[in-house]
Amino acid sequence: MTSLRDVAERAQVAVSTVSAALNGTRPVKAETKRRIEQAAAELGYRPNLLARGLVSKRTRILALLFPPPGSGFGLTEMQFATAAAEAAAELGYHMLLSPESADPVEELRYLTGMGLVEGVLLMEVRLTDERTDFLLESGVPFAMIGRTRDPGAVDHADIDFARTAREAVAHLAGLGHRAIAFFNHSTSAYSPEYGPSVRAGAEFAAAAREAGLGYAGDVRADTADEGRRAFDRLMAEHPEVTAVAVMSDRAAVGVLQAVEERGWSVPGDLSLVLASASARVAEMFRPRLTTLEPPGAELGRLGARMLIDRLESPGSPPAHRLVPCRLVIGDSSAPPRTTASRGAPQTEA
Amino acid sequence: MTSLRDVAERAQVAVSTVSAALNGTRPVKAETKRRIEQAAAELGYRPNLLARGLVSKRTRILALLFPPPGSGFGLTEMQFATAAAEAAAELGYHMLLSPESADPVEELRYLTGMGLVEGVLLMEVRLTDERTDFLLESGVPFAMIGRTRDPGAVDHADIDFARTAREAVAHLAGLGHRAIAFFNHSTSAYSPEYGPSVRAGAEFAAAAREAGLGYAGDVRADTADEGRRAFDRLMAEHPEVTAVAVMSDRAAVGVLQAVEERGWSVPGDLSLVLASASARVAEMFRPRLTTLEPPGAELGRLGARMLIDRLESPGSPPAHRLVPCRLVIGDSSAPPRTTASRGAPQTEA
DNA sequence: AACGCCGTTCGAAACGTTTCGCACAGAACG
DNA sequence: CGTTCTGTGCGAAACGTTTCGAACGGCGTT
Repeated sequence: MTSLRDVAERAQVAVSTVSAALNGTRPVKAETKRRIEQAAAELGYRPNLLARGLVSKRTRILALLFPPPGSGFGLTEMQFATAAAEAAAELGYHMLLSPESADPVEELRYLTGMGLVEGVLLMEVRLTDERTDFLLESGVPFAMIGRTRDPGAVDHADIDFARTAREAVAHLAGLGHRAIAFFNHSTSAYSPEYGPSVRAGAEFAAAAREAGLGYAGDVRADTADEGRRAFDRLMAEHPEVTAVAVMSDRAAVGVLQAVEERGWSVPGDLSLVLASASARVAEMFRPRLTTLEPPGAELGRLGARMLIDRLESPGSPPAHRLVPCRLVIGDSSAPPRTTASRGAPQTEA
Repeated sequence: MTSLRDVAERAQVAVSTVSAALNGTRPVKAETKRRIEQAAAELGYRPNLLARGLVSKRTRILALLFPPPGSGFGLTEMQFATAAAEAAAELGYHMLLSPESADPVEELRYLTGMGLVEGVLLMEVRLTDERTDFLLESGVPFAMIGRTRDPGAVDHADIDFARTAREAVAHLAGLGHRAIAFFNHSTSAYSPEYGPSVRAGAEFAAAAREAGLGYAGDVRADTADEGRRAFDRLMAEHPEVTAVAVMSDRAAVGVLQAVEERGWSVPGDLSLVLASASARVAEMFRPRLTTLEPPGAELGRLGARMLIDRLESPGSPPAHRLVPCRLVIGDSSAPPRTTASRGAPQTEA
């Protein structure tokens, strides 16, 4: 491996001059600089990041903590990772993928204690999160994709649940629906501290209220089976509901099933909006579902940029960015029939 | 940050003794060792990876090159990444997520020239791949998820297309199908050098031949629209086909659509097997699709392990592991009707 | 009593950078 | 003509490890 010394030798200058010339940290005569650059190019010189990091304390390496797969780790979460890595690469940083062990705080202590990682990007942040406590206390720069209950001065990018819910509700209200329901994640599969679940639930309720719509919240389902049963229960208690928003794509499968079992159809007898699934997933359903596509890539990008900004200008004010989901209209949302005529043979589609 | 020197001071020994004690590289008297370990614990000492790597040339950092998203980057590919990172973590290694730029070879040159990365894990390997050429030539240890046309002595883990195709064909033949078709990826969306596409195509053809089944290959589709048209064309040319295997989940959407448009049903008039999609995706379809679920996580794990093995015992023989997809039987494959009775009202399901 | 050996510990060099005080030349100035 | 800048380059120290030859008692052997 060719080192700074080799370059210095070939260009007939001191090592420190090469460093200065290559990094532009000090003025170097044009002619000397040229000679040095040529020598470096000829030797194919690449600076050693380890040596550089050792003295400068800057490694340009970020860590992305990702939760154990299985816990709702889907396409969206993966987009965080890839987009964040890409944004980082564009800015000259590297992204370390760090699977979260049983003890995430210990994991963090280890990661940051090594001197390898300059900053941490957190995802799947819960409303109260021990990881943020640790990072705050230890002074390690970090940013979040998602946010705690009170993010304070911590940089973060998250879904704009308020706007997303209002857009979805406006879409349904605009179609003429007067009563809707929201199928949240079940508390057994997701922590009650899971931000998206809590916030979406709250915002859908608020949006429905503001729009003057009937609203059935507190429905929860994460599997097809749960979805099916939850829908039957919902119809028993709230037959006036003509449209539902569903967080879990699996639960949506169940709802569709239940609708079919009644001899009903979507969107004729029920409008269904998928909350928080990519269009790619939504179009696999028949009919193609209307969905609220989460801005996974953008959040990843934003998170990485924020973290890097924080590293490069520590004094800057904290960044908080909320991005709404994109409403992608499919074939599963339409004007409601009168609930009385439900299940009647379909009119022309 | 607490350094080796701090520990040495507190334990009243030389720095080198602390190093020896903590790493076990040299014998240290039990009592001394105890004192050192206590001092280290009290100070919360963590070795600095940069300094260690600088001298020992061992950073325990691996790079995972991942292709630009969009190019068929789905859940499976993500599983490679997370599983590889996890397997690496278990063995004390770190995984650097490195997005592939326009010039992957330059990217590699940069990555490995830095002294940061010890080995590289390649995914989305094409039949001939410039990246493997470079790595081979430059002597950087690496492993592949997937494989080139002739992997030679390079460690790799890949799908066992031969077994997978035979299992799928056996499943269909067992149900009584006599003629099948294979819907491959389109060559416009995927490089003709894309291994999975080429291998799956070849192996399905071979498996059908061995089983004495009629076979229509060379059907290609990657979107719903292409899928629909391809199916219509197939039925015009090969009405005897009663079962299809489809690589792309989007194309499957189109096939399902085309079937419905004819007034046919799945699996009554056509059996459909999804090739290379997770069960999670397959169960979103109505009916739930039979699928060949690729062993994403296992391949990621295997890839990481191979790479680490290579690093830790360079002399060992190259590892080649082929893992078949798991056949997950859904509701989309069933015995065929006689082609003559196709489209007749469904008998009891 | 002298010798060699073993178990244990030490000290210094090395890894490849960055950083910073200092030296040296020539120019500008009084 | 001496002094003070300014532009340019040098050398040494430092970052936190690992590595390795050497030192130093104590012990058994001859």
